Amino acid sequence: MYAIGQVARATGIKVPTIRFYEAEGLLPAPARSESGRRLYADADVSRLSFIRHARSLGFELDDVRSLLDLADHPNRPCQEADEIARRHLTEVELRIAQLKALKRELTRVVAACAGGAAGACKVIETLADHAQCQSEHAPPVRRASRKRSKPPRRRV
Amino acid sequence: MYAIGQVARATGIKVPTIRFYEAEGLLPAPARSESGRRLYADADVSRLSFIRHARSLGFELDDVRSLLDLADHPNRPCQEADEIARRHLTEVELRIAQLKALKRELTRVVAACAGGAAGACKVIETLADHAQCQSEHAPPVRRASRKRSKPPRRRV
DNA sequence: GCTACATGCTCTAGTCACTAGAGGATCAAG
DNA sequence: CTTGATCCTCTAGTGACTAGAGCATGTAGC
Repeated sequence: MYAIGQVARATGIKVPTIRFYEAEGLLPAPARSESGRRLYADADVSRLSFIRHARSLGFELDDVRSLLDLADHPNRPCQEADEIARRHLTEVELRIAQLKALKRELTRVVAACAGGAAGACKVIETLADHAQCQSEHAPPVRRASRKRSKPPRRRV
Repeated sequence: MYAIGQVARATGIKVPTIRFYEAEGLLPAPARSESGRRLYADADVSRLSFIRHARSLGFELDDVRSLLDLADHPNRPCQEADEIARRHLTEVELRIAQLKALKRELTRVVAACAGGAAGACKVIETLADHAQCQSEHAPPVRRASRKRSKPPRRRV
């Protein structure tokens, strides 16, 4: 059995984040020592590694939740996992395309700067006049609002 | 003079967002009608368009603040604007590179799915075992924490 | 046993850039 | 005079954590 700090070092997930995942219901509440400290088993470490890996691939916590659920039920068809991954891939591709458009526009803006006073600055000027843009650029990162209910944080 | 709804339609910025920008100090507090409604001048509309354009190029509000400040002082050297834009461009390029690595890994994961049960699912399996990855992938979007003080919201 | 210091606990609040909604006042058109 | 749109302020919610307060417990060296 490992203390939370050991698990944090083993998985690369910070201590408060591990507690956060527990509160979110991604990780079962672990055993406790007599004094109330969390005690983790190897399965918990594996589960946290899974979460970290999925997060590092950019999956949102709701997706991670679903993927964990599938990993917990090996008999279920893996279609859902496949769909989640494909959908995510599509989003990543879209985001890349948006950022490339953004990069083109920014490159143009930056290249136009001759280094004079702000009054004659092409950067400022371009921002003031959208009509100068060659293309529509990408909106800022905006996450879709989640309507999905998530389990209320347990405060026990 | 325009009502806030007219300005919203003219700029494409939603009404609550305009009020939010005012509270953030990006937009000066406008004149008010006798009944207390906001009344905007053409300069306000231009300023909001500037903000929207900068935001659509992915600049953060603190950057927008600085850029507006420069636009307000045309004598100042435009070096700062140039630096902000270049820094932002670098960040965008980095993000693109990260997302491309992510896309490669996700494509590999998705291609491996043969459509069986979750227990044999390559998607799940890959997530459980980071060692299967060909490369390190991108971390999720994480904004740098801002230490910069921002003017307190005025509640007048 | 004593003293540091690390580590653990819970809880609250902050991040960013908005968005949603409550609960009420005012305006313009018919 | 009514209806519906628009406006006002204020609070709270979003995602995925992070920071910190204030306190309890564990461990290593003396």
